[in-house]
Amino acid sequence: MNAHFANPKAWSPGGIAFRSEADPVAVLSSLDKGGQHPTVTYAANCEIYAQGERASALYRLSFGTVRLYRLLADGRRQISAFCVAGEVFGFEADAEHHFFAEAICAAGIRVYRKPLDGETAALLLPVALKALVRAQEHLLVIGRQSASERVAAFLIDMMERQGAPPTLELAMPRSDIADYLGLTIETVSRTFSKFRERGLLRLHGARTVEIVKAEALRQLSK
Amino acid sequence: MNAHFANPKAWSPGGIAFRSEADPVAVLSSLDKGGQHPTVTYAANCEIYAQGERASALYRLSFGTVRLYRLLADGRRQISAFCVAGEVFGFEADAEHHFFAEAICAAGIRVYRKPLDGETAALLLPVALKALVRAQEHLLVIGRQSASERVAAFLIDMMERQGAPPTLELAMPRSDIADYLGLTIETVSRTFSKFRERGLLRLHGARTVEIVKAEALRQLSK
DNA sequence: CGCCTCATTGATTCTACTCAATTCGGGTGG
DNA sequence: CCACCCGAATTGAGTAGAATCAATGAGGCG
Repeated sequence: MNAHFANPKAWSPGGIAFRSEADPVAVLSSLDKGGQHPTVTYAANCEIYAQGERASALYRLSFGTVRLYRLLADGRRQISAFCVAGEVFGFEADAEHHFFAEAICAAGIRVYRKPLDGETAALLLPVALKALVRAQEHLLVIGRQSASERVAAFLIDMMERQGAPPTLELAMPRSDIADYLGLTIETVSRTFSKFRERGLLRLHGARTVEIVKAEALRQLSK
Repeated sequence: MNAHFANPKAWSPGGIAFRSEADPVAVLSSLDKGGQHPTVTYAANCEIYAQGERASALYRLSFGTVRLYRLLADGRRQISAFCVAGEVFGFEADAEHHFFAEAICAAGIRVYRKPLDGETAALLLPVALKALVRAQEHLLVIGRQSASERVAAFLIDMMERQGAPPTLELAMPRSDIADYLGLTIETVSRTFSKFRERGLLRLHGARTVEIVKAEALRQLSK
């Protein structure tokens, strides 16, 4: 897709940084080269891999939504990311998965079991760096923002990742939002209600959110 | 140093994952190849780079400690990581720095301004993946653990990164610990005091911590 | 020695959590 | 088509834990 990536020099014509957007499609192409790869369909709440399992594949989401999370011994859960169509996940720093991955709703996933060659590894770097920036930004949200700010940040993020439509389909239940934001489901629910009362959004069913005042939400989340 | 890295195939002899530890020394060697690179000494609290600046170098810490952080508009701060000697930082997903980097105490830093070639990029991937795992683990601490658990996790982490000595020198003030853990300095201080009263540690000056019951702290942090 | 910053401790407030009771909405079967 | 069911979501009341505000204490440096 993005020919820019075919030539490693194109990454950093003048500096150390990668000018291009992290491009999972390029990684896909690289992985696809010379072989077929299965597309697996997972039903809602199916586990894709578990913490501690041997990491032996990369995954690219064709459709659906996936949650990546970690657990404490007593069951407390932190969702570190939601993956949507087009995104690549499953890369790890060593031979083991450090997280759980589960389909939130029905999801089509292409699985790449080939060993990682140097070229693909290099293509993967921008994807990993993008994930790193995301995780670090999420740290700021969770570490330093109030419940309202967190929920606003979540809604804005989801909106932008879906191409900023006026009405937004959330694939995940409140419990996932809560575990993503470091809150409880009650606090998430109350915050949605507060936003509704303030006219910032309308709810058409619990998971269909019409964003009425995106700018106000964006301001809140900063 | 680590010849393992000289051959890209060695990364993943059988699977998709990187078997080796992320090895900044290998990255350093790769960067060093065919050129001199300046070592700069920064005084305490000096800025190394700022958010929004053009990312044009990689940095490797020879000695000292560095904080990487992000700010909200009103000044709230989240420290996403502390870097110690040997670690590489400053890689970004695009042409801009997304974070601030500051020396906490006097720090020697080797700066690599060379454009990133494919080989170095590939070597950098394990380092980036390690940073990603760290950030995601930190999300769990901040999102789902109590103040005591967070401080315990911080102490155990610092201890292990310094080679698990009985007495631990903290380079950073309470305000940095607080901004790293998503707490206030008062809460951090009270938690240290509580641990002292419980006999888990002794304080020899505010930044010198003798870990008395490491196992109890480790248990707390899980 | 004295100053200034950093750290500790105390009193109080407030946000988000916990526990509990409804209500809503999507799916199923009569 | 409607009634019912069940999990998910909402709402309410009370509480706990960390933040805030304020005062005091300790260490390092000129």
